[in-house]
Parts: sequence; structure tokens; C-alpha cells
Amino acid sequence: MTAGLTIGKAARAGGVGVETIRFYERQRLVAQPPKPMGAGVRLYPADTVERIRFIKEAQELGFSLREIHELLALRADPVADCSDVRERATAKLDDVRRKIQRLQDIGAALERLIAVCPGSGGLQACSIMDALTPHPGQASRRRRDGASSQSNPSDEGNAPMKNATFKIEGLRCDGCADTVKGLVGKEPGVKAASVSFADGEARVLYDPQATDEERLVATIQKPGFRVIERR
Amino acid sequence: MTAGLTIGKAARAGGVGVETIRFYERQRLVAQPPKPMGAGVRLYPADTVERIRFIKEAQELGFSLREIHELLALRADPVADCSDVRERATAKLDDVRRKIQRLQDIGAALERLIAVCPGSGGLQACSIMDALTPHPGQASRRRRDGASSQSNPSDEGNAPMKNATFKIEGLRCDGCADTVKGLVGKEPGVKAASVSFADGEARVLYDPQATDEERLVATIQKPGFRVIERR
DNA sequence: GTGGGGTCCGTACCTAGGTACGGAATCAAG
DNA sequence: CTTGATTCCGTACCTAGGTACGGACCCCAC
Repeated sequence: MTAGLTIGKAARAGGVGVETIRFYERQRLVAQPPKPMGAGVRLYPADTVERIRFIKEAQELGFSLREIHELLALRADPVADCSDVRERATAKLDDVRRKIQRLQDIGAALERLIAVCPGSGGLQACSIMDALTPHPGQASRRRRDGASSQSNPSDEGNAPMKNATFKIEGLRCDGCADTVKGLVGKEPGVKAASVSFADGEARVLYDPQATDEERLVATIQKPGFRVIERR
Repeated sequence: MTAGLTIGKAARAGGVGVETIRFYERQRLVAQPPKPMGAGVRLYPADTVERIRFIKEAQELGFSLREIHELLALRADPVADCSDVRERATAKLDDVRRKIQRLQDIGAALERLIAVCPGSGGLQACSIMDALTPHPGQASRRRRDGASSQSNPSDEGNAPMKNATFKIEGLRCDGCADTVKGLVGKEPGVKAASVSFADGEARVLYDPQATDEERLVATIQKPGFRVIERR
């Protein structure tokens, strides 16, 4: 019958550091055992090690220490019901799903920006920087346009987007490039577009279910520019 | 020609609080403008408001202030290349994808636990608590078994799992319940199982592509227990 | 009995991204 | 000229989850 472990051994048994146990004691996640009479060091019962492992296990599932505190209280409660635990797990699952959604929105926004970025050349041609830089006259629509909750519902799921690059003749200035960008960007099915005067090309990210290259080329050529190469 | 805005107006224009601007100044994300000669308050140029908006925009995409600092430096760098920006965006996208993966693993683990939880009754019957509580004899395999990187590859994607509950006759003790749990849990296609002696039932989460109810019932009945109800 | 390592305890520090407080000065309106 | 709102500036505080330091003890082996 072992009386217990010293803090160092308990820490190793629980897979944490000594300081972490002391921290958990301060947080009242584990009890600080009394020193056995006459002894100078505290002895931790197996129960403490078990609690530490419980904590680490719950952390893996995304629970915060505060939530774990509740779970531990529940565990010690003789009238606690399984539904209490289930409820907390469900709430945490919702929480996790919300975080995933948010990250997926961010990821989709980044993907779109990367897809249309020329990938070389000066920053004035960079569509990523362009998207980040506020432009006069479109102030304060940032929140709607940004990363979160992409407005276009066809963007949900992960519709397989296609990326096309067109070499264009006839661009005379950055203004022309902007014109083309605006036109193409307004086409149905187009998720993002960038047009570089310097490179003389347009990069378009679009949904092949909703439009096609022909239509995009037609849109570009309508005002009189010429598409001389497609990639 | 406006000389600039006071800090309060600049804050409103940028969609942040006054204290946030001061904080950004301390972080050297925006410059602190000099006080015009003889004046007691500083006047912020439109440029500062633009930087603040840039910061907020980039934050929406998941960039940290440290990373934003780099992006801003890049923006001011005359020889900076679009590929520098693209590289950072790609790295951030990888980062976001890793976080999504981790959360999806956690979510899948929570789903599995919730699916097999009886949802009522004492905690000794609760499979969630059970999963969190370390059991003697299985020490230190926590990291493999926990939430992260679920071993079974058929768990990837999101195969539509089915959940079934069986009322069982013939369970004489918790040991019987454990036996059934072990048997069912080892069946191919079974993602999780819990058996409660108290409730006289088993809950199983399984992949309907890999197995079916008949097979599960057969497994339970093989040692002599009787399935008297299915849900 | 004397090392050397472990423990005890309080306290400070860390990251990230801000928020809050408080006294003094300044500014704008009436 | 007064009043109320801002601004200025330094400093402290907040969440979350620990990590680190330092001096004093204590325990075990040789």
C-alpha cells in the first residue's frame, strides 16, 4: 500500500511538469495533499495522478481548464447525471464546429486571393495586397467583404473552382486593367479576378458549373481588348 | 486639404478604439504623428487610418500583428515582390488548414463520444466520463488514443456514421457489459460502442458501409445474450 | 556527515491583443 | 470665461495556460 508519490514522481506519472501540478493546485483543479506528520514533503495519492490525466484528456478534446473544473465537480457529484456531461460535450462540439466554420471561411478567402495573385512582379500588381488595402470610395464595407461568412452561397461546400489566365492585348494603363477587372468580376460564376497592366494578363477564379472560358474571353473582348493566349 | 484627424476621429474612421491606436503605436504598427507646432493634440493623417484598416483586414484573414508588421514593411518596400506576399499568404493558408484539421479531429472524437453516450442515468454508465477517466492498465497510451489524429483512416472525410441502440437481455453484471462492449467494439466498421448494465442496452456508432445491424446483433447474441429491441 | 538532487513557497514572467484608470492639459461651444 | 468632452501619457490589468527563478529546506546515498 503506497502512501503516495512525491510531486516529481506524480508529475512524471501524469505526464506533466512539477510546475504544472503546482499551477493546477493554485487553480484548485487538484487538491494539495497535507504533509504526512513530521515529514517535509507532500505525498500525492494516485487519485491526484488520475485527475491530472483526466485534465489532460479533456484538454485534448478542447475543454478549457474552467470547463474541466466543472467536469471534475460533476464527476464527484453523486447525483450528477449523464445528461449533464452529454450537454457539455454537445456544447463543446458546437463550439468546435463554429471555430471550424470560421477557419474555413478564412481559408476560402485566402485561397481565392492566392489563386488570382500573379505571383511575381511589383506589389502594385499584387491582388492580395490590393485586397488588404482599403480603397477610397468603398469605405466601411470591410466586414461584409472580408473573410467571414462569404456572401455568395454557391461558395459553400467546396465547389471545385477553376483558375484561368489570359494574356490580353490593348490594355493602355492601370485604368484599363481596372475596367476589365470590374467587368469580369461581375460575371456570374466568377469568384475573383485580377488584371495586371504591367504583365498584360488577367487571372480569374471561377466556377466552371456557372460559366466557362469562352464567356470570360467574350467579356474581356467586348470593350475591344484582345485575348491572345489562354492558360 | 485636411491636416489630419484627432485620435478619436481617426479611431472612429478606422473602426477601432482610441486605446487600440495607442496600442498599435506602442507596437510600432503605426507611427505616432508629431504635434503640429504650438498645438496640444496630435493630428493623424489619412495614411494612418488606411494602415489601421489594413491591419484589421489582415487580422480577418488570420494574420497576427507580428505578421502584419511584416506585410506592412513589405508594402513600403520598393523592391518587394508579389511573390513575397503570396508566400506569406500560402504559409498562412497552410497554418489555417492545420488548425482546421486539428479541430476536425477533436470534433470527430466528440461526436463519437456523444453518439454512444446513453444520455441519462448515473455517471458510471456515461461513456464520455469513461473515456476521460484513465483506467489502470492502459496507462500512457493517451496521446495515441485521444482526440488528435484518429488512427482509423476510414474515419477521414466524413463517412456518414450510423448510431444504433439495442436492448439486451442476459447481462448479469458490469463485467458482462464490458464483454459485449469489447466484442462489438472489435467488429470491423464499429467506431465506438458503449454497453450499460444498468440500462440493459448497448449503443453503437458504426459505418453502415462496412457493417450492418444484423451483424452487430449477431455479435452480441453469439455469447448467449438476447437483443430484444432495436432503435 | 556531506554532497547533490528534490521539494517548498512566493513571486515574476511569458504570449497576444488589447482594455482600463487617473491626473493633467487642451480644445470647442455657449 | 466656464463647462464638458477629448487628448495625453504612463501604468496597471485582463484572459489562458502555463514556465521560470531563487532562497531555504529536506531527504537519501555514500
